[in-house]
Amino acid sequence: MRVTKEKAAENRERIVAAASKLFREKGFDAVGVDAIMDAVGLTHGGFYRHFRSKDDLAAEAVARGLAASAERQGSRETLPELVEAYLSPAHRDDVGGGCTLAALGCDIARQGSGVRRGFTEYVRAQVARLAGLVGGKPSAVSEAARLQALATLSGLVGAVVLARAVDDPALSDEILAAARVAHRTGARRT
Amino acid sequence: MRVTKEKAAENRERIVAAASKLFREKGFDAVGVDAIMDAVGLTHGGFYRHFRSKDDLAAEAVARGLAASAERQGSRETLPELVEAYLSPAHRDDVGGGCTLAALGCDIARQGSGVRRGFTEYVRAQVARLAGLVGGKPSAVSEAARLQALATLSGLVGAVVLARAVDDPALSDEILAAARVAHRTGARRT
DNA sequence: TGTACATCAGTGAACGCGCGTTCACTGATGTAC
DNA sequence: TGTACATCAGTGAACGCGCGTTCACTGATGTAC
Repeated sequence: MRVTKEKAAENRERIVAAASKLFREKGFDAVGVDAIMDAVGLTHGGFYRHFRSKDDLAAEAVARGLAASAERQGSRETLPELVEAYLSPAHRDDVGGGCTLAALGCDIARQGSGVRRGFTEYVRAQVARLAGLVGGKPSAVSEAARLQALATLSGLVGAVVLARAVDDPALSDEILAAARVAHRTGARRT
Repeated sequence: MRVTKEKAAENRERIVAAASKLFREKGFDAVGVDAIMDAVGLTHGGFYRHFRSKDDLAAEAVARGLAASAERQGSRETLPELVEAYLSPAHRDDVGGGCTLAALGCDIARQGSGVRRGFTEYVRAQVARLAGLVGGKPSAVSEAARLQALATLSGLVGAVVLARAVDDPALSDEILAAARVAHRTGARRT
């Protein structure tokens, strides 16, 4: 039965949101169209009224996840605050709601150009923002600050990936703690 | 037709090696049993004379990949040498032959206990080795050296993951260079 | 405003395909005598 | 050593299943008059 245009638009949004969460949790290939539609409370046949293919949805879902991350990071005022939140056990344990880089980073290298382009833009934006937090005013971001921002981003993402992959909770906590120490106050490290 | 025991054992080895490479290149779900057997020059039916299931092979292939990495890292005498090799464009571009952490890190968190246990052991071993290189004598590895080793490992893995996921070769090179600087290899950028 | 019709979001069955796995079979290897 | 038989790695067809996608259909929404 037909639904109102507003309801249809809302359903589309919910499909993207559910897909974004499920893809991060289980990976692209492990989540089927029917699982996504089930999560939204619809049947799988209606999927193609909203998207041309599952790949189309994947590109949109990744973009959505990155936009959500960007917004979340944007609300962190200082570098220590951002680092602390990113390297928290809560973030490690929230795969479906957490950073897309950490959840799907390895898989993104294998995705199509649409997904990768959006991803690259996000990395660029995050690096610019981090460089601003690291190096002082955004208007005068030095090359050194930019390099440090890239290294910090790598360190954060790598720590969460490892902390999630490892089997032992104590080692996992230790990985996060080590990264917190290494990136504390941003300006210096050994 | 039957083959010699030696040939059968060799074929088994080649299946594991091919799977290890293909899984790293394309991910677990994207590589079928027939693709693996094709790569070895056999037909898919014979697969189950060697392995109980595809999952069994996956666990063994990951273990193999980690063992190869451990051996490779073990041949690096100093930390700068190790860092330089790990963060080289050559390593970034060799997904199938490169580090299993960087290629499958995100996926490993979603794998079974067999895969994850082997992975955890590998991380532990690498951290111990890195801590030795970082902190001086292996016999007196301080907690600080251990934390720094964990942070270095995170930084290396994260940098390669990001460098591979990003669409723009220049940004990719920059990510590797930034990580090299951050981890003090002393090497000049070219 | 009310009425008649067109639209289309959603349903659920069905399709084709590829996957992991099984199986009867082959024939060279391995072994018992 | 040679012969006869058993073993089993590898073959290729087949199975069941789940996936992405399609489609005829439903019926409430949207719209033209």
